[in-house]
Amino acid sequence: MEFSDHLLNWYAKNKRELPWRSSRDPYRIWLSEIILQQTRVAQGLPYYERFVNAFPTVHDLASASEAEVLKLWQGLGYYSRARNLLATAREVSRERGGKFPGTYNDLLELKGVGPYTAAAIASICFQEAVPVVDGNVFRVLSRYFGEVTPIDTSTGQRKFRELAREVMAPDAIRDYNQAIMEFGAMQCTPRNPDCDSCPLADSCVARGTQRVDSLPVKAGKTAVRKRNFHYLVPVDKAGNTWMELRTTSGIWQGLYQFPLLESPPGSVTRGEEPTQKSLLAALSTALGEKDLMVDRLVQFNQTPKVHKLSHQHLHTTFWIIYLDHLPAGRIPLAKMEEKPVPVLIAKFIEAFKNSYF
DNA sequence: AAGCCGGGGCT
DNA sequence: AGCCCAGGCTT
Repeated sequence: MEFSDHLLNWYAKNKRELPWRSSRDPYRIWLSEIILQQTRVAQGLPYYERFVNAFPTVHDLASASEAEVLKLWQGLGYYSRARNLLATAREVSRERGGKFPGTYNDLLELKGVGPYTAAAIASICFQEAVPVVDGNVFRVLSRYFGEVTPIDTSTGQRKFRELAREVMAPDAIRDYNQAIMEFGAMQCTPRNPDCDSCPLADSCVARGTQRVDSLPVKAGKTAVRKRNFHYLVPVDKAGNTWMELRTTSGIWQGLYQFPLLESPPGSVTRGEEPTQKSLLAALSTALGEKDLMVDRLVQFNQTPKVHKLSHQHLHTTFWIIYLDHLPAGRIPLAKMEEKPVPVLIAKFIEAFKNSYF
């Protein structure tokens, strides 16, 4: 038996029942694939159910607002996925009569659909013989074939895509692609893979050469940037606050936040808190009002709250600024929760509610 | 080619 | 503390 046969047999016995597995509807497969990009099945599952319920068809999704989609997406991260999701739903609904492209090459034209996602949709929905290459596939192939080329280089990408094509099962591509991913997620895991019960153990190069724990090889290392955030939370005497939309490209684009003052790197470790004056000046600028008539300023958390992302550690302080009144654009405190916000802000709002009310 | 983009779970 | 996750886009 060859490589792909073992995987298909393993899959038949061990596959999980997942909601999108019972469908070949390109809308549902596309939706699940976008949600699962860089996301574990366990984390994405409730979001998939939420989106399918809220938007049963691509036309339903296409008619939603961006804030609505982002609110439903809140907490899942990589928010450009949600913005591209909406853009593609509108493209498919309005320009393509609700019909998704039917081939790998045409699927690539859609926003947010790259080589992996195009291959997944083309193979699962249309039985096109193209191999998926995701994190699981890199790991399974590098271990089984002992391929040591780093996966995060262009030559590595080419090499693994070529290898993936050579060993795929073109006549059972729909199951094969899901099989190799499921196998990587359940059996050939990044840490502590279950080699003892592995049907491929006898012929696995990494297993035979004691290299399981060192494959796949990655060249790059991610440097974590440290930043100091000071959120300015105004509260007026009528119980209003103020939130603004992040329109700049970069982190959390399209989400809402309180006015933000970022202090220079290292300033906090040197004991340099922003002065009260600079905090109020920043708020004044954000609100577009010169005289704020501030009553008092309260530091909500005494030690910075560290919010850890893959590539940034955000040392965050929230300041509650009580003032007489807020200009037009203010919102009632109770409406804070209707806005799509980063998890960091959502956690603050929850804590603030419990202390304020 | 390299950097950026989230949040959570596991070790 | 570090790694990884059913990757893709921007620079």
